[in-house]
Amino acid sequence: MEQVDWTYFRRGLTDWYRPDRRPMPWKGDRSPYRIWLSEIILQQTRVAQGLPYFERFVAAYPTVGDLAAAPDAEVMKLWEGLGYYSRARNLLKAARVVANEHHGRFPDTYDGLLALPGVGPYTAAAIASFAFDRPVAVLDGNVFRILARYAGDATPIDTGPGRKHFQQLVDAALGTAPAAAFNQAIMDFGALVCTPRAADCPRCPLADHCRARAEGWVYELPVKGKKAERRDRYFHYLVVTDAAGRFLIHRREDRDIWRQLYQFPLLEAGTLDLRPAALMQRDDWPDWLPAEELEFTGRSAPYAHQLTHQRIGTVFHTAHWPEMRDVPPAYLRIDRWELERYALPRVITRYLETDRLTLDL
DNA sequence: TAGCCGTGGAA
DNA sequence: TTTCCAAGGCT
Repeated sequence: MEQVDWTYFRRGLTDWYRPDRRPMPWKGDRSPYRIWLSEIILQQTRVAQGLPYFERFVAAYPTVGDLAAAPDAEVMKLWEGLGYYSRARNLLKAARVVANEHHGRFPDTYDGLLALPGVGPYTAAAIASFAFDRPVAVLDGNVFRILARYAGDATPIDTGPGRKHFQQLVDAALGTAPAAAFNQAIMDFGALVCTPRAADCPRCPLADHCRARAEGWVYELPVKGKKAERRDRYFHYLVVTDAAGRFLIHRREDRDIWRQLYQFPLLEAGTLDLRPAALMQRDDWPDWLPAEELEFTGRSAPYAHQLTHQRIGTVFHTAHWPEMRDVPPAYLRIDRWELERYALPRVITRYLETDRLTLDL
């Protein structure tokens, strides 16, 4: 088998690239803070989904020092709805490291950046090249796909050795080219031409040397192993209000989804088909919640919430507890309008927005 | 290392 | 309806 022609690859990509093909507010920006912020927001996230969040964060926190000084809950609220909330927690941690341990300046090397919480190999390479012109190539989902196809390489991308292999390929592809432009070009190319499902091979400048194209493997590449099993879970939220119409919420702290987000009292069961009478008899019914003082008033239609590896069916049971007392300190009693100030999982904000048809009790 | 962590859009 | 997956990182 003949050698892969990286010179052709590099030139084709460079000639194809035009910054304005895919305009983004942070493109061409040299500010490490804004580049870092955009890269964290865009991890596993589409540009269209992340863009409004970027605008809001920059407006709320113009500098890394502003962000570092922000309260945790405020940052979580601003991140609400974007998912992968560990990114928000690490964002704040990293901002405080930069502000307090680096005098407000971002590290200007790959290794220095890599040491920040939430900054992995991809993000470190992105910031190092875009902000500091360091000669490092990014390896993201686009790069895996493009290289696997161009080289006709069926090495699985989701293993340690696989990542190492593709890192070597992208290093060879970059060569001594200017890294910032190369990295921007290869990611734009992956988003606009060499796309996962409908690649624009007829207009691809690399098609003549693309092995996947020649061998009819475009959509078999890249190769991924193990597809995750999906787990089904069933959540029953107790939407309890007192005589003044105040709600009971608490913050999730477990090693589970939605850590540091707020929710109503929750019972997790093996089915969605449970009435209040059945819920009250369960072992995990909160002992501080006196069933005899509660008046259940409604049950929402089920909400289906799809996560990457979990499917969560959710029902909201509304109940009155006129004289709330002896509530554990972890629980807050808040007015309806105050609810807006807390970061909530999407399934709960959807419930609050739609409050869909109530089923029979 | 493998499993886990959200959400929304497209097909 | 289901599946895939999008500028990944942590444990």
